[in-house]
Order: sequence, then structure tokens, then C-alpha cells
Amino acid sequence: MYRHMSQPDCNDSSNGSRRGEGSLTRIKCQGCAVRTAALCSEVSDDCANSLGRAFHRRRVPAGQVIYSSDQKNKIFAVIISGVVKLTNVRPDGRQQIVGLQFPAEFVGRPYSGTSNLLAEAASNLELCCFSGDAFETIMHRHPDLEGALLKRTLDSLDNAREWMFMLGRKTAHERVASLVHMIAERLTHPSTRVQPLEFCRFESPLSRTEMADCLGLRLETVSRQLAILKQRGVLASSRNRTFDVRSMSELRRWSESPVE
Amino acid sequence: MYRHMSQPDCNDSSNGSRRGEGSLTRIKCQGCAVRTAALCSEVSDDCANSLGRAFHRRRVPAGQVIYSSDQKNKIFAVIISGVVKLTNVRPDGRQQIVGLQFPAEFVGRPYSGTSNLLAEAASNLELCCFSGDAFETIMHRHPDLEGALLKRTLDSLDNAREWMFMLGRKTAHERVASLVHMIAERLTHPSTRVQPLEFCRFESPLSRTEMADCLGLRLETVSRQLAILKQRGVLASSRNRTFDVRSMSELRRWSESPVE
DNA sequence: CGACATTTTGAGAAGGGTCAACGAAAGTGG
DNA sequence: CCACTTTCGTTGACCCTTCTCAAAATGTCG
Repeated sequence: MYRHMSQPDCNDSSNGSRRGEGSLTRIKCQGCAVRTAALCSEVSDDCANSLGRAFHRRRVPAGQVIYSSDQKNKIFAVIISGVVKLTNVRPDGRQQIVGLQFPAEFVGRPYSGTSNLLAEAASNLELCCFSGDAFETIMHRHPDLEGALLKRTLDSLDNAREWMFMLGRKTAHERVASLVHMIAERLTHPSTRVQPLEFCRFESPLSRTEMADCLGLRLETVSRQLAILKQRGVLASSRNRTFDVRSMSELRRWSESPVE
Repeated sequence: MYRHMSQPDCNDSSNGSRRGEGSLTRIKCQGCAVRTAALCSEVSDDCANSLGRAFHRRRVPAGQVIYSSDQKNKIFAVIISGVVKLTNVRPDGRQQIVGLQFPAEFVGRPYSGTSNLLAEAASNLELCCFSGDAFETIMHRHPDLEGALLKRTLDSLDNAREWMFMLGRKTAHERVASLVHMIAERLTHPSTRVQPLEFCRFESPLSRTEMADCLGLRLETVSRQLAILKQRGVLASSRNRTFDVRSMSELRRWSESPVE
């Protein structure tokens, strides 16, 4: 009936180490849930080995800050499970979530820029972390890692620009539908999805306040729009963070049409 | 009194070719107005020479499309003079400008993505163009070019995220002030700016409609907010596309405070 | 000057914000 | 196990910013 999505398994790095495939990296990364999707799968064996020697796993509880712009020690990581939110916070208290990052995505800002961002764990996380120094050393030694990062950064930029359209031009109703749709899509692994899903259920990594901060709305507006989606049968009512999508195609429709 | 900003000189590529510095590239790029700021200045001599052999100059009149996502032949370019706007256009007619690119910036999307963007000349342009094939060949042969692109793409991403805050959280008044301030800052070359400017005058590359498309507002709202800025003495009234900033510091203040 | 595009201004409507009260769920401590 | 508090989400009433539609004013170009 429903496809119950779950976070990818968080196999400990000791798992799968008995196969003896040769290199240390192969062994350490063997059981990694995101190894085929993450950027480490796109680099040369040599580079992957360097990365494999440098990483450490780290669990981060929901709500904890991963990095902020004022902080000295840089950190880079691949998300193994959970969701990271990037927030732009201002002195006057206003804030806007400007990015959500899902398993297999890369977290961190090489060549430190000027932006005032806060990266926080939206849900409990498991990360594959690299210290700033280690990662940058590897990056400078292996240009293919820079290439892989470039591809991902370009994709992030495309995503950000789609998001900008939403913030600038969509109605509250479309925005809420867009966000629910996006989270549903991204919490489902493309690999496990053979055809477009029509029903699904998932735990949202975001509270109402956080949804509002994503969408440039107030939480009351989000709540009202979700009520309308339920009333229209697009969502079934469930507990606060549990979303029960009754029709993904309807959800997509509402996320793109301003009227009615 | 005023600093009258002008577009950088568009020296013809034959200029400065008498110095005989050695390589072809040195000669062709000698007179280029953006050679110290553009990405070509960040790559190895070898890479710069390859780029120098592959480029051609091209003038593009305001309004012309540079590339669109449905188009086959990719193009890459460095802006020598003028402004490029990136627009996200939807079938229902809504549109949002998601990026403005100024002289010395790079235009083009390597590793073609999925986004539905239209790049148009906002003003008359002079471009230093590379065909898709030529550029990608050079990029794959010279990883330092990928590195330079990565830096620039990360900066674009930071810019996009700042912009997202504006679209999600700023009032109409702040948005208009932000845009005028941003254009003023970026039309002034950092090299020619010794201290923060307090007064300046410039020709906007954007019409009221385009400003509204940048800001997620309607053109009437933009017009009204500009009237308020004039009434407050932040801008002096001038012709439609001529902006006359009487106080950059006040402009910055209005671009960040929601009240009053 | 005349024709057309662009910008400004006005009046009214509406979408979403604000403030407030209420309800539900989860943790706390006796 | 049950009051108590705290956090989070929902709902209602009202208001304000911005949108919409319309017309006038200004600018542009042949």
C-alpha cells in the first residue's frame, strides 16, 4: 500500500571488512549506505584512497550546529543519513533556510566565502567527516575531486535558482505543496524508485517553523495551507511530522498552479 | 562630485599587439578590460594560452538570448562589458530573474544540468566567447580551469543564497533598496574604488519590469518604492534608467531594516 | 509631431501577516 | 499514575502590505 521510506542504514565502518578487497578504503567504505551516490564514487581510486584514510564517522543529534561562518575550524562531510539545513540568520532575528541537504550530499564550503550561513542538523545525522586541512590537502592534490565538487556545486546552484522562483513568484499554497513534494522526492532514493510514486509516507525533518523559514512564510500560513491540502485529499491527516501523501501527481499539480 | 561610472573600455583585440610580449595570448588579451579580474587570470599560463587560442569576441545587443536550456549548442563566455540576466520562465508566464552577471564574470553551464534558465543580454554586451566543445576540451585538459570555475560557482551560490533571503524575508522597500545598492556596487570596479562610495550615478541595465522580476514584486510596487527613496533623499530623481544615489550608506541602511 | 512603450499614480481587493486563544503531545516530578 | 509545565501545531479575527486593474503622465523614436 504505502511505501514507508526509511533513512539508509547506518552501517558501522567495521561492517563488511571481512571481504578483504585489498585497499583500506575499500574495506572502510564497504558498508557505506551512500557509497555509490556520494562524491567519493566519482573520483579516481587514488583520490578515493586518500579520502578513505582521512575520514571519521560522526553522529550529530538534531539541532546541533555543524558549522557557522564565524567559526574557525572548517569541516567537510558527506551525509550518510539525516538532513542538514542551511540557514541565513540576521541580527534582527529574521531567518531564511536557503538549502536542505540529504544523504549522499556534500556539506562544507571550500575556499571560504563571505556568506553568513549556519549549517545545522535538521534531524539526527550520521556524517562522514573530513577535517578542513585534510580535505583541502587532498583536493589540491587531486583535481578530479575539484571536478566532482564543481558538478555538485553547479547542481546546488540550479536547485537554489529553482528555489528562488518559488520564493519570488509562487503563492503560499504552491509553496507548501512544493516543499512537501520536494522532501518526498528526495527522501526516496532514486535507486529504489522504479516508477513515479503515487503514494508515500515519511517523517519530515522539519517543524512547521522550519517549513515556514524555508518558504518565506509564517508558520500559521503553512499550517493553514497544509489543512487545505488535507481537505482536498492530497494529504491524509496524520501526526505532526508524519506526512501521508495520497497523490503525488496532485501534489505536483498544486505545487505549480497558482489558481483555484 | 559624482563618480560617473562607465562600462569598461571595449578595446579591440588588435590593440596593444605591438608590445610583443611573446605568446599569442598575451598579445590578444593585452587590451582586455577584464583580464585581471576574469577567470583567465587565475589559471596556469599553459591553460591561458589554450583559452587565448580558442576565444572569439562577440557583440550582443540588449535583449538578445545568449543561451536557453532547450538549445543544443552550448556556449561559454566571459563578460567584457554589459550585464547578463538569468531568468527562470514558466509556461504560465510567471518569471523570476535569478541572477545578474557583470563584467569579468563567467556565463555558461558546464556539465549541462536540468534547470530551465534563459540567459539574455540585459544591456549591450561584449563577450569573450568559447564554443562548448573548445571550452570543455580545455577544461578537461586543464584541471586548474575547473578549480577556478569551482571558486566562481561557489561565489555564485553564496550570492544566490543572499538573494533567497531577500526574496523570502525582506519587505518591498528593502528589496528595492537592496537591488539599487547591489547594482551600484557591482557596476563600480573594486579596483577603482579606494574607499566606500557615498555618491554615485549609473545607468541601470534593468527596466522597472526587470527590476520587479528580480525582486519578486510587481513593477508598480517597484515604482512606488523608488518614489519613497527619492522622497527620503536617498536617490535624486533623474531619468528613468539613470540612478543618482545621494547616500550609499543610507541606501544600505534602508536595504536592511524592515521598519520605519 | 504622432505613435508606441515605459513609468507613475490612484483606488480598491486580497493574500498573507499579526496577535491571541486553544488544543494536543511530550516531558517532569511527585 | 496523574497534575504540571513546556513545546508545538491549529484555528480565528483583524489588519496591512502588496497586488490588481485602470488611467494618466512621461519618455522614445520614426
